[in-house]
Amino acid sequence: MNIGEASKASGVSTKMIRYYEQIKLITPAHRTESSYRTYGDNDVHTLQFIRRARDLGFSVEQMKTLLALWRDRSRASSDVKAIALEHIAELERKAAAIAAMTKTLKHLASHCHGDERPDCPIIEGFADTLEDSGTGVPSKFGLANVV
Amino acid sequence: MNIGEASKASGVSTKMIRYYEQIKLITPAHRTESSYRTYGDNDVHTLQFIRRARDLGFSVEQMKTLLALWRDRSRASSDVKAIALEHIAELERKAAAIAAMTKTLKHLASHCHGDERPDCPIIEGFADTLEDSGTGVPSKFGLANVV
DNA sequence: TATTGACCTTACCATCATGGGAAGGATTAC
DNA sequence: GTAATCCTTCCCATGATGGTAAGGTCAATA
Repeated sequence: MNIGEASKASGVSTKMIRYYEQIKLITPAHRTESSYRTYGDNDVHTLQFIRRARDLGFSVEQMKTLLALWRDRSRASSDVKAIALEHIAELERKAAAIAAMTKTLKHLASHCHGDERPDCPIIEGFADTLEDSGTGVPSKFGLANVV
Repeated sequence: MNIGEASKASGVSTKMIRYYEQIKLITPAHRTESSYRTYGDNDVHTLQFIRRARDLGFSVEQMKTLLALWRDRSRASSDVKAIALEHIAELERKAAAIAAMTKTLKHLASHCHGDERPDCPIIEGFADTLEDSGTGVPSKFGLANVV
């Protein structure tokens, strides 16, 4: 099948399929005489695998490892689990950062009248010192770059 | 003071200070005869404002608006609150997406032995069909692009 | 058969916020 | 006076994705 059909079947855009080939996440597709890429069921299966890993927030780099582990039938399940647990930890770190931001913002917003008057604790909070949101992230790193 | 001192005083890197000037988030700094940028207390105050807004996850575009509102003493507090609430909603959307990924991954990981044996429900879960994580996000959009 | 529309190809550019580094000039400290 | 530390601008890289343009291919239809 052509790249368009493979895209529909896998849920990965044609743009990304070509990109994944370019960065060697997937092996180069076979070509017809007129240079059209062609895909078989196996290829689509791989693309679906990638699609699902992406949906779970894995990076391309992690997916390279996961694909290698997928194809290696003799690898230990602990190898896979280690990557998953590491990724879970990263997701939880991001969640904590977002929760800290949300908490601070909600606190500020709750003290803002939200009417036509100009005084606003939100913007004053930006201009003055904000209380520690309690992530334990050293503030010199900020929070945004963690999300 | 020079850009280095302003950076230390505000917590914004010199790289970013120049960048913010370039994209017109801040007004061009005054220059010495030898083209060095110089900053006063007011400028540092603005940079601190930016730093705190960034730490709360606001985008540059949002910060442009926030800075304008900060300087406009006659604006309604509802204008500020609206931006804050919108941003809170976006943060909560991201948090939900991350929570959904975490939930799915933890579920898969909990069924993985994590030993030397090769069978692994995690990687099999990627290869086969994953159950709906329950975000209500149409799966054609994926989750990763939401985070 | 000729045309049309839907596909495919590559190549380049944009995003967003940030950092790295090079080449060269200015200032400061000793 | 020299060395170290600043500053300047300019260009490049990131990660994952989309857009667009210029051109080739294929299948169906008039």
